[in-house]
Amino acid sequence: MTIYTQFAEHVGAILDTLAADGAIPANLDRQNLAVEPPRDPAHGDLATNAAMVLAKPAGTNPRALAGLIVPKLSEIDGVADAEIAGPGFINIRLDDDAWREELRRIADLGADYGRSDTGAGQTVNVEYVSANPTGPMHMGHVRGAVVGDSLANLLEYAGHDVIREYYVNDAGGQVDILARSVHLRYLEALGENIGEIPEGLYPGDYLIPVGEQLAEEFGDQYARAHETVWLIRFRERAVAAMMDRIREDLALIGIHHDLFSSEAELVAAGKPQAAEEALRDRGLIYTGVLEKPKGKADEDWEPVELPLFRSTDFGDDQDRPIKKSDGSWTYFGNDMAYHFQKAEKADVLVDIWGADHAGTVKRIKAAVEALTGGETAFDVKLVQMVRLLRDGEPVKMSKRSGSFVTLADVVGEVGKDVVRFSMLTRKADAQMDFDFAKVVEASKDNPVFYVQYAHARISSVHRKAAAEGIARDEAADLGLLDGEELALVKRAAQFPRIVEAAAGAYEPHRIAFYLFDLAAEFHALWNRGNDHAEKRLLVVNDPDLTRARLALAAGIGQIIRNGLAIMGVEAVEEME
RNA sequence: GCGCCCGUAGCUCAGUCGGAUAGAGCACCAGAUUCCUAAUCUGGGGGCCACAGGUUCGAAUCCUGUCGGGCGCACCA
Repeated sequence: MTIYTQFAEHVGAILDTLAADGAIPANLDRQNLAVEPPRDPAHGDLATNAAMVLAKPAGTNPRALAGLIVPKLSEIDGVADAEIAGPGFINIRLDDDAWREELRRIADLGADYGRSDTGAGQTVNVEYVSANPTGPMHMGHVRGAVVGDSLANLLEYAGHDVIREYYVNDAGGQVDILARSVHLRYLEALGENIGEIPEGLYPGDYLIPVGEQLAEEFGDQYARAHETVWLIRFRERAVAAMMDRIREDLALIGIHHDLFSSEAELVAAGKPQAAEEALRDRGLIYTGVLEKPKGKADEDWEPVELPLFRSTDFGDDQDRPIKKSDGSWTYFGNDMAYHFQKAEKADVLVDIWGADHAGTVKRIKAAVEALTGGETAFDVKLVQMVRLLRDGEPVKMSKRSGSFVTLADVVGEVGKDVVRFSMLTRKADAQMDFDFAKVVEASKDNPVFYVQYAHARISSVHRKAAAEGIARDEAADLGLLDGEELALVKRAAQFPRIVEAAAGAYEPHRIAFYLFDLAAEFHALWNRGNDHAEKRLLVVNDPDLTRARLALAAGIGQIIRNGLAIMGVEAVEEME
């Protein structure tokens, strides 16, 4: 419960009273009613549009309706004053003591300040990363990984039960290629000269140890054998090795999934058939021929009859095949079954995908809607590409040659926290640059630094105060805090609201932007001390004042830690 | 040809289920400061929120269209 939801309830109660008195009609639609911080703090602490939204349906004008609400708001405990403004806004100003009380709440609730129950125990499945198990994590995967993991944290913080899931694509043609690539490395480990890795196989060195392991385990028994003999076994071993590697890589940025779901197991368990049956029952599968693609080179195209899902019934521009002409399942065929499976255990599904898969969103949404009868909420969050730069120059990445920038390299260079924070400094669907030089720069235009620095300053002032014999004290007289200091408390008090809004929109980046604003305001307060020594947080000859300011600083530090925890970033005690 | 995402200050970007005078950083201009709570600070200029219609008490935000950019478009994954 935030201050804003509290007052939303107050306003609701007032409207109930007015309705009961016959002053306004009962059952007015309060959908668009909001209690928010006004954009301009000069307007007060809280503002509501209640009178403007309800005036028309109530058959009156906004200012008149506001005139009925305002006196009742003024009576509420902690309200310093309420007034009608502009076209009919009601601005509410709280007593300073209400904000001092909020600062105490931050201290009392600690890591739980900002936690919300809006999720109401609803189970959300967040599927993210799901990189093909054919190699180590590289930078192309990182943004989706961080956005997904932070979103999972955020949703948990907002009261949801969260399942963090990774879909292992171990059934398609690319894992056969992996198996063949590993077989070659296996031969190499047995002492054969394999020469150049042929076009079409994975050339990366990371497969060498996998080949060695297999050579050690099986000797040369598969060296001359036909592919049909070893392919399945090699595929399993290779995928397992890659998944171990991927898990290690993810651990480097603090990511641990609850569940790894195998596409191969899904198929083996007959899930795609089950999904197909469910759709057939609804008449949503038919055999048909796809149209010739337009605007593309199509020399190889020939008409083929395939079982198609009527995704056009759900807004897709084309029906989609669920099986290939050889009878095996398409990626989509498996994927719809996979989402069906996820829906068994969750009320809400969220997928984090790279923007290059945007074209397939509609079909999978169509499938989920069809399979769950619209019962399961489902959203796909698209994450745009990251352009890697070094001092402004693009870093070339080519998966084909095997020379891509790995996650492990980048974490080794700039650290986990910088990687995670940086990935949240843009909204997910906007393209972003990641410049190795800029993300570690110690200056104000680097939000990673700026937020960490604020926390370090807070830690530092507590250390220095302790050295002066002034300890943090819960009984500090917060009455000594001035208006500028209370303004910072007001900013801090918005954190719970930011959490709820960010969780509702699936936008973890909002936490990062909020922390930057909070840090900036804290730094500004700190900087007052440059010109006026008596405005420093630590005033040695005034222990009472210092204790009040330490309490304020501690509250800000707590908010920063809570926000960074959602982002999966450690708060530092001092800068290096 | 079609679909998705995007278009906000010179640049990089925020912008709360539609709300009051559209914000931040960089850059620019003018001051402050040689301090160690300066890993700078204060102030200022700078906007047809791509364009045109529509919805409404109110639109950067929602709808339609146009223009511009990015991504994608067979049974690949």
